[in-house]
Amino acid sequence: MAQQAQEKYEDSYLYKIRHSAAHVMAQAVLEIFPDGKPTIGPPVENGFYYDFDLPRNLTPEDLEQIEKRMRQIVQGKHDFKKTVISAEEAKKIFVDQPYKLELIEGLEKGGLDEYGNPLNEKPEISIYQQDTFTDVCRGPHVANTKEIKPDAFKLMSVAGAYWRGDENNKQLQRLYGTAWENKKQLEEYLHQLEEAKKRDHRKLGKELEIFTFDEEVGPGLPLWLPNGGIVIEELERLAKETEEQAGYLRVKTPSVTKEDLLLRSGHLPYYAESMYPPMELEGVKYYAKPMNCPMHHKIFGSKGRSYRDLPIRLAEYGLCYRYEKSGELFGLMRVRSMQMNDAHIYVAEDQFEKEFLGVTDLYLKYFSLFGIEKYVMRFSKHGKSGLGKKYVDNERLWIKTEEMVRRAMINGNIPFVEVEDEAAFYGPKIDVQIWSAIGREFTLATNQVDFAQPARFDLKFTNRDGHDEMPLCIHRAPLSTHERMIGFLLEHYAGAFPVWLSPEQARVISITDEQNEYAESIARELRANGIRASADVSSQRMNAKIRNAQVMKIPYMIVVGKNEMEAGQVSLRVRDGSQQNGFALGEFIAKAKDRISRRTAEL
RNA sequence: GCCGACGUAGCUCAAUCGGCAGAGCGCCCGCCUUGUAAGCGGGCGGUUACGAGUUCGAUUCUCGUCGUCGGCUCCA
Repeated sequence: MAQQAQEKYEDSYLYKIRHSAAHVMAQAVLEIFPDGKPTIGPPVENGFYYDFDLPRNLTPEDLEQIEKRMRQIVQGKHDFKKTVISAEEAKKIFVDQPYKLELIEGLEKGGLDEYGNPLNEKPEISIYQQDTFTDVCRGPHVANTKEIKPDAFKLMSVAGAYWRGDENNKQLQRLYGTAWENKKQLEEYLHQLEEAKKRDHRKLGKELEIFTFDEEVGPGLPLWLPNGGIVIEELERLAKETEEQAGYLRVKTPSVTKEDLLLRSGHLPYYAESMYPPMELEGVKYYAKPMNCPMHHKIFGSKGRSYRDLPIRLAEYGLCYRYEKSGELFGLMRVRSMQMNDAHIYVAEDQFEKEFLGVTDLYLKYFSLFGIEKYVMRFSKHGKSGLGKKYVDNERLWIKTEEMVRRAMINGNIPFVEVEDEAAFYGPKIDVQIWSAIGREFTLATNQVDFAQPARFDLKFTNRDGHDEMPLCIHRAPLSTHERMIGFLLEHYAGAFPVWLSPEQARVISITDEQNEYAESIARELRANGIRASADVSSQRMNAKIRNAQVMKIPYMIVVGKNEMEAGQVSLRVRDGSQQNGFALGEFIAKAKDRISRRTAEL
């Protein structure tokens, strides 16, 4: 999570500790499995891992034993010794270590790093030794194992991981650990993990009755409960208002489509494996639609278009279905049915930059609305080796459109990072990476250029000279999908939504039965004013009613007892625990309506 | 899909060595009439995910299926 600012992680002391802890772990593992083959073991965020090829699978008991042995090793106070050697010498040392030999060859010949990625220059080969363990490694390490405190590291989990990240390669066993400078830091980190669990959207979604999954319905197919339905409605209202002002037009398209459409769009050959299999009707194959774009292209093409009509912005909260592999599903973040905040913008080439930046503006507006402060714009480009496979085979247009995106981002003064080989098959894109409050990173908004589909669909408009011209298409989804967005918002707000998004905005609480009718009448008046409210007239004590409302994170509690009823007033308790007595109802209504209409996080 | 762990009431969890499946919350009924985070009593609620196997006997051991979780891979 939080690394010290400024200093690069690779240069930090913590990095050395973790890197060294990985070597100590490898020593411990190889003592238990002398025939095991070590591969690589780098530091990662918050810790380190080491991948092994072992004769059997590790058990939780093994982890305990390994951790115990690691404590003994570090307390042996062994120096880390670095030696620079030639490739020949290295190969002799690691003669019976196939993975190490492959690494050495990579370093020697191609200049490949430990992940198999190309390096700029041919690196020197060095080995590090501590106690009985020797590893090919560029370092750096701490000077002595005593710097790894026996009470400041912990083995976390074991998982499968493919050699060099390629699922066609052998699956190795990856052992994850966390390591810190001292015991206090470790405890803080473990505490942070506990806190993070409380904000997990899966837990909050259940507690706040936002969504549920049912085995019988199917994995990755969320059922939105009434409270979730409200959040969805509010997000759609936000999108609709925003898009109306930005000149978008709303369309609606069906959930299934003939095979022909997806063949034409080019999706089928690329993504057949991650789509629901087809259903056959009257000899024709139909698919659940995995995205909306082909249908929007059809709408664009449904009549003649003039340059005067452009840009044309077609928006739809379309429900799409994708067959995500079972192991990839994750709460609401990765699902098989999703409602996308989708739109396709058709532009002439000279309109591209303005429209592209217009979309980026939209993100930034939304980010500020949701208080998202940390984000990174990732400019994803094609990879040359994927042309004709992962990517449409037209290098000239790739280079051209990538330059257009780069120029737009620079002219728009928007910071971004360039990433090779992560584009969509039809063009370069900007993905926005953000971090939830529990430090989970994922991609929300996306903004993609498409030069391929307009050609495949033969899209055209009549230009100023009376000739046909092909538009470019911008795919965009600033609010991502309802699923991912709401999952994110749950974590981000820890379930305490701003008033406008709260499923229940106010709960009226009567102190005794005498006030039940008064409470009901207040709730009715609130609802008449567009505030989502209910009255709790159950037989519970006031304290219990308040607790229930707090647990559901309802922003406003209107408490009414004898005094309030006689004075025709209310007592306001806010979710943050503050309270104000002798409130006129009209005053509260004005306050709530103000918060709602401004969509502010303020209570 | 792959590796590993897990699956007990609506929810959160317990159940010794293989020996009658339990608690709190929620829900229903009753009592209490209450002043800013849980008032009291009673009741209902279970094919221990599903299916086989071992056993006199399986929540417990074995196998398979389904689902969830931690990762890997993937994400138009």
